[in-house]
Amino acid sequence: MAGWEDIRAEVMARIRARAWPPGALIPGEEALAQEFGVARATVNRALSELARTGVLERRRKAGTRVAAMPVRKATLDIPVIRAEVEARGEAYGLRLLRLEITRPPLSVSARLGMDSVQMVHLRTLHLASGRPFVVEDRWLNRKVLPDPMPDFAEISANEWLVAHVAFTTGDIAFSAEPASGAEAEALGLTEGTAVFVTERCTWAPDQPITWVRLVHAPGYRLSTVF
Amino acid sequence: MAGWEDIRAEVMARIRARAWPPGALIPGEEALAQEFGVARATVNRALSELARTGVLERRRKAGTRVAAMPVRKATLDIPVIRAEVEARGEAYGLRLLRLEITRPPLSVSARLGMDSVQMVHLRTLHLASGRPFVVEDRWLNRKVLPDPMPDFAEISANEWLVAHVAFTTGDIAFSAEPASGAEAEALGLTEGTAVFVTERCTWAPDQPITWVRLVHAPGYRLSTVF
DNA sequence: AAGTGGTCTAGACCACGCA
DNA sequence: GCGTGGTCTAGACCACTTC
Repeated sequence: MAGWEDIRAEVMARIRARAWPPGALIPGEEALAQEFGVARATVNRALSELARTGVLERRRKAGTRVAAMPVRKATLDIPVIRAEVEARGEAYGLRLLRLEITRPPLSVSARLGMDSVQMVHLRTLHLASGRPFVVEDRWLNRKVLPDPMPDFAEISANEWLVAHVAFTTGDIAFSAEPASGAEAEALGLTEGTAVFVTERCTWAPDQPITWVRLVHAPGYRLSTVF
Repeated sequence: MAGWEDIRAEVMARIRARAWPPGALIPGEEALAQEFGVARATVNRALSELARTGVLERRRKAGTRVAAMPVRKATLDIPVIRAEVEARGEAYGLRLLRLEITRPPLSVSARLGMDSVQMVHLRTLHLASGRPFVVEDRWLNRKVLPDPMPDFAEISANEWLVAHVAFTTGDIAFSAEPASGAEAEALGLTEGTAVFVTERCTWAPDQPITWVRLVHAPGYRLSTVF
C-alpha cells in the first residue's frame, strides 16, 4: 500500500543514493506511477511536495530535475507576541509607552505608500514574567481603526489586528543592530548592545495596514527546522 | 470555471468580511463543494493550502475553523552562500582561514550527538566583490568525507555538501550577537559590533553531517514575504 | 459509533514552454 | 506542435477524533 509519503521517501532515497544525481532529469509522472503501481495523482503529490521544499525543480514540458544548487526552504512561524511568551511558560505583560497621531518618517510612509498622511504611532513594551521581552514601534493606518480606537494599553495592536482586520499579506525582514538610545532604555540595556530586529510591513488587498519594528531583548533566537 | 485558487480566494474574502469570524466553524468540504459546484477534492485543496499558511485550523471530525490566534507562516530560502552573493550581482570569493582535525567543543558534539570523536574543523571567509561577507565556522563529520578530502580552499564546504551528501534534514536558528575577537578580525570590524548570526545543524537519516555558524557582516538582512 | 478531513484511483482536459 | 506537469472529477475507502 504505497501512499504519497512512501513515494516521496523512495524518491529521496534515490537522490541520496545518487541514482538520480544533482541536476539529473528524473522519469515522468506517468512512468513513476506505473513503476510504483499507483495513480499519477499520487506521484504528483509526492513530487510537488519535494518541489515545495526545494529538493526538485519542476517545469511543464521540461520535466522534473533534482535541484543542482538546491535552495532549501524552511517555514517560519510568525506568532502573536503574547502567544510566543506564553508558549515559553512565562506571564505576558504589556506596557504602552507612547501613543500619538502624527506623520510618519519618510522611511515608513514610502514603504507603505502613504504619503503625507497622519498615522497612529505606538510604542509598546512587551514583558515576559515582568522582564522586558520586546519593544515595539508601530505605525498604523487610521482608516483600519474604529472610532474610538481600541485601548492599546489593554490589547496589543498586533493581537487586535489579527482579530479584527484579519489576514493580510506582507513582508518581513530580520537583522542585527546596535540598540538605539530609546530602545536600550526601554529594554534596560546600554546603548549599542547587539539586538535582534524584526521589521514587518502588512497590507490588506486594498490599503496599507501597518509597519512595525520589533526590537528583541538579548538572547532572543528565532529558530525552525527544515 | 472555479479552480482551487478561486475557492481559496472566496474563503479568504468571507473571512475578511467576517462572515466567518475568527474561531468560527466553517461548513464541511461536502457542503462547500456543492455550494461552489466543484468536486470535494478541489475544496480540499483550497482549504489545505489555507491551513498550511495558518489561516485555518483543520481536524478530522472536529471540522475546519478560522484560526482565532493565527500563527502566520512565512517561507525562508536557505541558499548556498555563493548563490546569495552572485544573486546580488557581486563577485564571489572564498578564503580558507583554518583547517584542522580535532575534538569539537561540547556545545557542538552534544548538539550533533557525536561524543568524543574527532571532527574536521573549518574556518572560512566568504567575500563579496572582495569585501568580507560572512565568516563561517564549521564542524564536519569525517565519515561523510572521502579520503583524500575535497579541497575546501576551492569549493566551500556548503557547496560540496549539497552536491555530494545531498538532502538532509536539520534545524536553523538566527540571533544577534556582539562579534567575538576572531570574528571581528576576520570581518574587519571592531570587537563587539552587532552581527547577524545563523546557526545550522544537519543530519542524514543515519548520521550527523555538520554544524555551522555563519557570522554575517553588518547590514545583512534576511527577508521574505508572507 | 459516527462524522470529518486525508488520501487514492482512473480518467480527462488544459496550460505552459520547449523545439 | 507536442510533451510535461497542473488541475479537476466522481467515487471510494480510511484514519483520526470527538462523542
